[in-house]
Amino acid sequence: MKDKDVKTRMKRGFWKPEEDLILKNCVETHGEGNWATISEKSGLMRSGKSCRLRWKNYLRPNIKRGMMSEDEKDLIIRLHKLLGNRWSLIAGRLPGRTDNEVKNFWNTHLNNKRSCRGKKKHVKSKEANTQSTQGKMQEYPAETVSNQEVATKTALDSWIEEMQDLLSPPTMNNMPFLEDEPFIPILDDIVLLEAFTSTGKETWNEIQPFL
DNA sequence: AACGCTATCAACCGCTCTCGC
DNA sequence: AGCGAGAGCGGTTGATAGCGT
Repeated sequence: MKDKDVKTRMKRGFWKPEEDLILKNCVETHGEGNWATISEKSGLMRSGKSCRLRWKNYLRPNIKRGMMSEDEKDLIIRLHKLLGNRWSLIAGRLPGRTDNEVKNFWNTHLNNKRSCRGKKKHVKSKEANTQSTQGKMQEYPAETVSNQEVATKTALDSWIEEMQDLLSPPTMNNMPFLEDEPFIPILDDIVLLEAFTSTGKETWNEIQPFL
């Protein structure tokens, strides 16, 4: 059968609870990753891609749903500053959050380009609202931030600054590939950093000797 | 109440990457 | 080394809930 035929026969659109249940059972039986097999054996008439997406974003254990906390928002903003649109990497630093969720959150809450989408004309009272939401990306209005949050942000700010310094040491200036992929060499360092901070080493001076 | 518009988010599409042959 | 298949990723679309007029 031609690929096109297979494609057109595949079911699309929103998943029903019973489909979720079937998919969950199939993943338990065949293992996560064998999406072609799961697609075929489940009888759901869903593509492997569709099964994978549904599992990864909604059915996987330990998925966290609902509103992003202030800390999560803050982390997304800062990691985006560091990593760009590397949604899977950013999501990897947010336990229970998926790349799709992070991406959607960024596009709807934090990305000011998003507001230009569509055929907009009428910009009325909602504009102020929209702009205040977009403003989160740029700054933190003092009146909405507690002392504890300020302390956290300050610590994160210095962490980010330290990481950014790492991106441009003089010895790296002659490495052209870093202009396109400036973060790759330090991704493992980020992982290490998280490991250290989880064991109580929280300041840059404590961590730096190990890097 | 009805309509129009916006915001949100689940899902799809197409491209790239990885791996086995 | 080259090719094909499958998996993964980021960008985009489309449905719809909710709000304002």
